[in-house]
Amino acid sequence: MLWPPSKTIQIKCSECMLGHFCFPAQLDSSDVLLLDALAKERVHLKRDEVLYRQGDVMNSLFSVRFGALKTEISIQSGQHQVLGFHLAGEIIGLDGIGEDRYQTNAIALEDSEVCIIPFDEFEDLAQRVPALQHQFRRIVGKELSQDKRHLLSLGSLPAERKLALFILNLDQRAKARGAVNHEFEFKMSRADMGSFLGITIETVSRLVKRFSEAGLIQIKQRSIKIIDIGGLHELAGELN
Amino acid sequence: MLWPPSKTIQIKCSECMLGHFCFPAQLDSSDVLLLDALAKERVHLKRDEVLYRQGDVMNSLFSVRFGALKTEISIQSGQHQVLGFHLAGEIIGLDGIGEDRYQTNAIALEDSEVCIIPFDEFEDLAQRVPALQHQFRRIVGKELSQDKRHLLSLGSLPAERKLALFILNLDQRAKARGAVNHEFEFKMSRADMGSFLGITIETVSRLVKRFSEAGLIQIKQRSIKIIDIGGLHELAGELN
DNA sequence: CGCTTTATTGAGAGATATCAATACTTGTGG
DNA sequence: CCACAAGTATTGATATCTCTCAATAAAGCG
Repeated sequence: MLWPPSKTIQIKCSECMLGHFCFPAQLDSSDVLLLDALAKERVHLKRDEVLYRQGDVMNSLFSVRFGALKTEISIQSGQHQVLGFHLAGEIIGLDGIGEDRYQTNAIALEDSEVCIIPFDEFEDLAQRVPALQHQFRRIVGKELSQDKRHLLSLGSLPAERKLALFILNLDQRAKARGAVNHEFEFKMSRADMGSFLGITIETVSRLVKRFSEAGLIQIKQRSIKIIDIGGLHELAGELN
Repeated sequence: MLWPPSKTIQIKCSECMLGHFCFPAQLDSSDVLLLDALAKERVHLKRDEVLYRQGDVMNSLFSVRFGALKTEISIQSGQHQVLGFHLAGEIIGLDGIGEDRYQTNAIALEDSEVCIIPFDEFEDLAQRVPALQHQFRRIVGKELSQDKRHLLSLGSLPAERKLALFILNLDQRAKARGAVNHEFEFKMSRADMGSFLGITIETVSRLVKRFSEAGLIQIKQRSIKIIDIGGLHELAGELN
């Protein structure tokens, strides 16, 4: 199956602004040059376009160059669960490394571009370059940790705390990407937020309103500005 | 810090009955011999003894030789969430590979023994033995997939379905370990089950009773026999 | 601009939690 | 080996959070 959108070939890892977040992080520049040979291709996705589907044979990892994606898992009976949101510099496709097939759908939340890292080539290289292997392990481990914290959130916390933690997490990631004054945009719909948090969109809406009325945040559609970050942390009960 | 319990040195991976489940699975026997040199030590744990704690520096992986453990994560505010139950042949400690510290507590549910795999030595070996690297990837990937399915369960399913899926999952693993007639023992308390499933022990109790009255299972304390496995699958809405 | 999608708001219902009491196990020490 | 204590599980009554259903409002898109 060909990619729905066209591939482009351009910027090298060694010249990419995202090095700090992405695979190159913590690698020697000599090692990053090796990556250049791998991540040659990129895909552009429009909103709602699918990068890969649950069940597809896993042959690549991807790193988000710009934009935002979500991953979600679903079962026959129709249920589906949003598992994560993925911003510039983040690696996706790791859910395929156990079974050789992706376990999730990855879908663009807005116009996005991702770098394609052919996995068998990557493996070969990693086998020869310990630093790369190590970096891969860190990235996988990060995802594992994240999922485990997410499990705590879904299993043990009331909706209010889940939402507070979610906002704080996005804030942190937005800040790392240059956002200031705790102001950023939600790239996902209320439905996606709700699914991610294990609550309904109505509950999301009501909680957002409550936070807003409590003076914790200011909301206008999908724009948010955190007013009282201490208050939010308190509400969240700390986790991060 | 020394291990609370004493270490023992004995059986080699190449001679272990568990090879089929454990690390050796799918490895050439020559490669398994290499593992022998690594997994030399074992720890015996009594019920409630802690194998490692959240925050401890991660320097080993472990494989369960016999017995059963749980892993759980907790936060300041007291909440804690059981993340998994681990039976013979299963690898634990992977949650530490991202941050170099374990992200969870691992606690014995009954008298258990685990093999210690020093992680730096393991890494060295894996760097030289691609098959081992590959196997490690599979194992990590499996855990990632599992966690993602667990997230769906916690986020999107009603208690009844969560419990049905849980029972079916345990049944499958018990069967793989030699159980017959869909009869096996819960190694964990109702509290642990509840935490794992994101419901209270009272709800667990009531659902178990309901399943029992519906003729799906027979329960006596922590022993269970599945009577109508089709019915359970139906209730679960399929996922596995 | 109108139409479709997305988000908000309200009223009511329901699943699960909480609180409380009882019953059952398990382990320990006499 | 029994008896008691401590931990664990069951059961019931009630409360509550969150969902569901329904209507409205706002935004994004062609």
